[in-house]
Amino acid sequence: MKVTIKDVARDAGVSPSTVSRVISDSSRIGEATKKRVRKSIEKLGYTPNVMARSLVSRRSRIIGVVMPHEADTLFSNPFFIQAMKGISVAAEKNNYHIMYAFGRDEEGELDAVKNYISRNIVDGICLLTARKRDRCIEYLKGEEFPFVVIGTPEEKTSEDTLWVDNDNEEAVRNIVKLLSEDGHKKIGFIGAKRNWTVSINREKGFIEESSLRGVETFIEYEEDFTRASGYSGARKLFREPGITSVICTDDILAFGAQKYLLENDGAHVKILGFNRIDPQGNFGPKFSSVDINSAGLGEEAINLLISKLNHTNKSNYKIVDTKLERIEEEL
Amino acid sequence: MKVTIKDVARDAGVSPSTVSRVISDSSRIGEATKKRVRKSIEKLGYTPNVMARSLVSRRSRIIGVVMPHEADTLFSNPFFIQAMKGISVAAEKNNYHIMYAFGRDEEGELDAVKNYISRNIVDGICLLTARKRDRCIEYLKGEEFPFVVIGTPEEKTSEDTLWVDNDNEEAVRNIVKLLSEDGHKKIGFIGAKRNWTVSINREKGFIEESSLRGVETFIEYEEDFTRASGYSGARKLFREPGITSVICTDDILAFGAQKYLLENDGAHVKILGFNRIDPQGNFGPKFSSVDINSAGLGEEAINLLISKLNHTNKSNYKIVDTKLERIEEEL
DNA sequence: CTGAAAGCGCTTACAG
DNA sequence: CTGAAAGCGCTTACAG
Repeated sequence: MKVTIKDVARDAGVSPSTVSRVISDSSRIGEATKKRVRKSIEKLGYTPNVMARSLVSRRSRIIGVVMPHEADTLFSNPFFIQAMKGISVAAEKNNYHIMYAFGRDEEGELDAVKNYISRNIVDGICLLTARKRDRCIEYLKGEEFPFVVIGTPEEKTSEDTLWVDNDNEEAVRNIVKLLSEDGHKKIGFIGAKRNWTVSINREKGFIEESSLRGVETFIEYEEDFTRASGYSGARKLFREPGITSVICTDDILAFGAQKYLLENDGAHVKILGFNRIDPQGNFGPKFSSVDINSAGLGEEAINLLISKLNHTNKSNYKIVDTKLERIEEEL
Repeated sequence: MKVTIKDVARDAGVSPSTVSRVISDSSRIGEATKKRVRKSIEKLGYTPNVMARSLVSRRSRIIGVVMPHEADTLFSNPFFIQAMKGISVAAEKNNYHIMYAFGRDEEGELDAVKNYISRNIVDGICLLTARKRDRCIEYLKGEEFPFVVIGTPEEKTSEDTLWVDNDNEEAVRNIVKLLSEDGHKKIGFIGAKRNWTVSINREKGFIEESSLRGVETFIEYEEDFTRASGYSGARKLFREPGITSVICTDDILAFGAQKYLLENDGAHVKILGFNRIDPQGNFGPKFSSVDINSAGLGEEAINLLISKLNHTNKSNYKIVDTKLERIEEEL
């Protein structure tokens, strides 16, 4: 039989109320009593029943994470799994648990959100991506349910929406700066999903820093983050002669662009990617890539959400640093 | 304010007990009453509080999934994410929720298991991998806590351990059969983690089917599932001349082997991999690979566990079919 | 500093 | 066929 708070109380010769207060380390309990109770807890191997605790405290200490349905195909991209790891670490530190839901489409994601909320299962929700006119975000706002988004939400203005993201503008500015100092005068840019906020911010950094430094810019957008997109983007981009480097908003695009370049006398062109994807079976030379610190994004998202739940949050957003990783050739 | 069972009872003019019985569709409630109560539920938008329900039923309807700590590095491999998807699907169908824990090492995994159990948080646990002398498995067995393993556990003999896996022996037999019929007389095999049951079973199928068909076998084992291992395994393997095909126990190894072959006049050698990894940045030609149906493994694991929890399980294991995918060259 | 009592929102024998 | 009552294992005003 499971040991309950009553068993501990009996063993320590106190009331269940006192045991409860010792557990929450209430200042109103005498040190001697605390010590005695703790000994009983230890001895009996007591651990509180979270269900009972949740029922009365109305806090489950569970956070629901909704995986975007595109995740399925995006899983060549290690972002999600690393974000999950970060989420898990932060949750554990704060003594929270994590629940994941995979929607099969946007409707399914919304259903997961509704389900979480209506059944009182989670204290807060974490979304792994911010879409334009995101239905989950809109629903959560309407319900005034605590949530956090990884990525910059459309209406950054609303102070009540929690979010974490990289400073994507700054990250690209930094790359342009390095390239420019390195003598590059004509730089290309290949992106996908032009209407995602992340794309918009990266392009902005690209254009502004380039103009500041007198660098000529050439931009191509494709539909999806695939190798094929990178390849065809590069084909279009390099009709323009003299481009000596290309920034791709994802390593997957960069793989495709690299293939095009290797096939078309472009081996000298410097490639820069985003998201540091281990190229596994990639037979081409490696290229530098911006590490967006996916785990950090997940971790900070949860920290932000929990501080909101505790009403101790100072800010409604958090910027996670990126790091340009320059990679040398290796097997 | 959240609507509770009392509100519904009042609205429908019955007692809370009756509402509860309607929800569980007890046969002892009159149809007319049921209809009335259901209307009230609908009208008030009532959803039961899972915490309260769990407290009394002593079932949380939550399953804890422990991610192996190696997952971090193995995440170039889509197995885990797809298994998670399958797990999620099966859970949802059965009205269960899933909780994930990431241990930082084997100790951390064990802590997660202990934590899940002692706090009465989950009804059962799913492990995503079976190690030799697996501490989590041993602990769970000792506690007699319901759990399921994806992968064949060391002691298959114990009828009380639930597991799901592919028929790895059969999968390799099938490949050898096809190769042999195709005229291959000398076949290589590159594996990693020789002491994993999955390796042992694949090698067994390889050796036995080859001997049956008079095929000469050449085997190399490396430490880890990396490209570098595949590359060096191939280098050793192909000291032997005349090998016309090579079976790699993972696509990652196959990528490395392929690189070696392309660099050493081995483009004609037929490569077969496992786990169908999208080669993303892979610039070499594609090769055939065995789809182990990771999502199916996850789904069946959860089904098995849930039927165990309901005491309706017939068997303690389930074999999930594999499928050899032959891939044509494409971008 | 500590305890008795009420209550969180359900379910389930027990009665009728 | 339905209801009143007890109880799941906690927490937290309220009293002292």
